[in-house]
Amino acid sequence: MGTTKSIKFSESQNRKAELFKALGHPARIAIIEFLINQNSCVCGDIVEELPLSQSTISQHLKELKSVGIIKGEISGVKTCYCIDENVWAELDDMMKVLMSSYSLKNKCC
Amino acid sequence: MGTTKSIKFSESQNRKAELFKALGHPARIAIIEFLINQNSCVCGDIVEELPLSQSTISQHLKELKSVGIIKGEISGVKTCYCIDENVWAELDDMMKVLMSSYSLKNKCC
DNA sequence: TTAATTAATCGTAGTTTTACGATTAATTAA
DNA sequence: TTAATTAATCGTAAAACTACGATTAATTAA
Repeated sequence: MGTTKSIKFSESQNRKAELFKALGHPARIAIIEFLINQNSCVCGDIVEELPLSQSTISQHLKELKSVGIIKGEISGVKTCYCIDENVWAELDDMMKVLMSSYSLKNKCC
Repeated sequence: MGTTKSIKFSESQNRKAELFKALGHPARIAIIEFLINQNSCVCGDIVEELPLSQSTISQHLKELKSVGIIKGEISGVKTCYCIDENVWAELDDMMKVLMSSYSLKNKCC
């Protein structure tokens, strides 16, 4: 009600949300798991594997790339996608901090 | 085209995506951080703290609750929200498994 | 009882997401 | 050069998300 709120969303909160959001779709989880578990990082192989069209998968790849979780490298007529180790480490750290900041003493119901 | 794809999104992939998606908004990150860092779990205090209307925050709380991350308990005229320790543990475990399944040997670009 | 407080829900407008087929651009092969 | 392959982009329809004010329901206080 017209009262000035004491916080705005911080950069850190926005970054966390952005990373989580990028992971918030089963197709993108499937892409990440594919990149981790398969030997391939070729775009066409991902398209082959997932039950979605090429253009849709391309869109999902773009979204993962835009937040930095994966990076792509054109190699001839094909494109290779890999997890970005630095952003992966950022995500790992972010989760560790978030997870460990909760303790059962916060529990009130 | 018309080829049967070899995987569908698994339950596990859908659950991961659902949890990440719920965390994929700065307001919901702010809510979680509030519940962790403040002594309060009262709905009204969250509304007081965030730069969004009461109805919008109620919507965000509902979304976090629907995937199980938080739980609510009505106490008189107020409602108390807390992180659900079991789902928090599920999330923690999920992240540990996902994070550790990646190693630099996956790196190809 | 009546009034006040709290939070959920309703209705809705505007935006974003997701999906697809079609097209385009770039590279490689014939 | 021409044809084939690969993946990005365009255009678009349908669905989901986000935000808000208004209303409702439930409880507590007067």
